[in-house]
Amino acid sequence: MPELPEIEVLKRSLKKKLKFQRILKIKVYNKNLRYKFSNSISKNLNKRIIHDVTRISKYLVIHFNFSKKLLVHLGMSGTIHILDKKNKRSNASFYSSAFLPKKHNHIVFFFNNSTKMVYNDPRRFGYFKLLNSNYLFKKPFSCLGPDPLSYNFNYNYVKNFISSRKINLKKLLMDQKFVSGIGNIYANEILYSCKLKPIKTVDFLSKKNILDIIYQSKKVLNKAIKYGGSSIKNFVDDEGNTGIFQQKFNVYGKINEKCPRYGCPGYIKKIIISNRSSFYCPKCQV
DNA sequence: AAGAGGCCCTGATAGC
DNA sequence: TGCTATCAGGGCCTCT
Repeated sequence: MPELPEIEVLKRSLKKKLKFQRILKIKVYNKNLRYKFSNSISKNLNKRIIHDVTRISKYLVIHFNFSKKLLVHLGMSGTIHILDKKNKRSNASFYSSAFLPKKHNHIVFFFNNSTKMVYNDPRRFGYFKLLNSNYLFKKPFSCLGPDPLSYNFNYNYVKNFISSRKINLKKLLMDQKFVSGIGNIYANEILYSCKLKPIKTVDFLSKKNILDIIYQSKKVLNKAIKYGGSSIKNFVDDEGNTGIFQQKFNVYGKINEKCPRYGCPGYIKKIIISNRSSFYCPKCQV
C-alpha cells in the first residue's frame, strides 16, 4: 500500500520517534533488495544522528548530522516497524501491520534510545540508497511531477500537461511524471469521487473535470492521511486511530458490490488497464 | 517520444 | 491436503 498517504503517516511517526536519535548499529540480514544494501550505507550511517525525516512522493528521505541522506522506498510490500527496548512494537510508530512479522525482516537499525527500526519486505521491491546533497536534481526526484497536495498541482499545470496527449485518466493519475505519489488504490478512489470513468481519455476533459480531479485528489489523499493510511491485510490496530482508510474505500476491491453513492443503482466493475486492476461504477462514472 | 508491456519477488487465495 | 494458477499496492527498462 505504500502510496502517498501511507508514506506521509510513516514519515510523521519516524520523525516523532527517531528525531535526534543516534544510529549505533545496522544489521543486514538480506541485502538483496531491489538494489543491494551496500556496506557503504552501513559505514556511512554508523554513529550518525537523525536530524529530520521528509517525504517526496512515495519516497522517504532521512537527514543526518552530515551531508548525505538516506533514501527509503518501500516498493509494493515494504513495512517499517519501530520496536522499543522490550522488543514491543511501539504504538504510534508503525506502518501497515500490527505485529512484527517473523519472516523477511531484512534490515535492522539500532538506536541509542534502545529502539530498533526494522525493515520488512516479502517481495523485496523496496530499497535503500545514499544520496548526496544535490539529490533533488538527480533521479528519481528530477523527473517527478508535483506533489498532489502542493499548490503546484493546479489547473494551469494540468491543462498544460494534458494538452496534445491522448491517455486515459487512470494512467494519467498513476504517471509519476504528471503527479507524484498517487498509486493504484487512490487513482481508483479519486476517479470515483470525480464521477469520471478510468478509461476516459484526457482530450474529453472539461475545465470543470480538471478542477474536480485536482480538488478530489487533494481531498481523498488528505482524508486517507487523516485516517492513518490504508492497510489491506492483517491489520489490527490497538489504538483504533491508525491505518483504517481501507474501511473507507468506495470502489477499490469492491467488485460486484453495490455502488455506495446515494441513489446510484450501479454495481462496481473491475477492468484491467495497462495490467493493473481498475474498479469503477459504470452507472455514475462517465 | 508517448505509451504499452515485461519484469523484479514472495505470499495469499481460489479452484481443482 | 496438496497441487497449480492467478493476482497483488511500484517503478524501471525496453520496444514500438
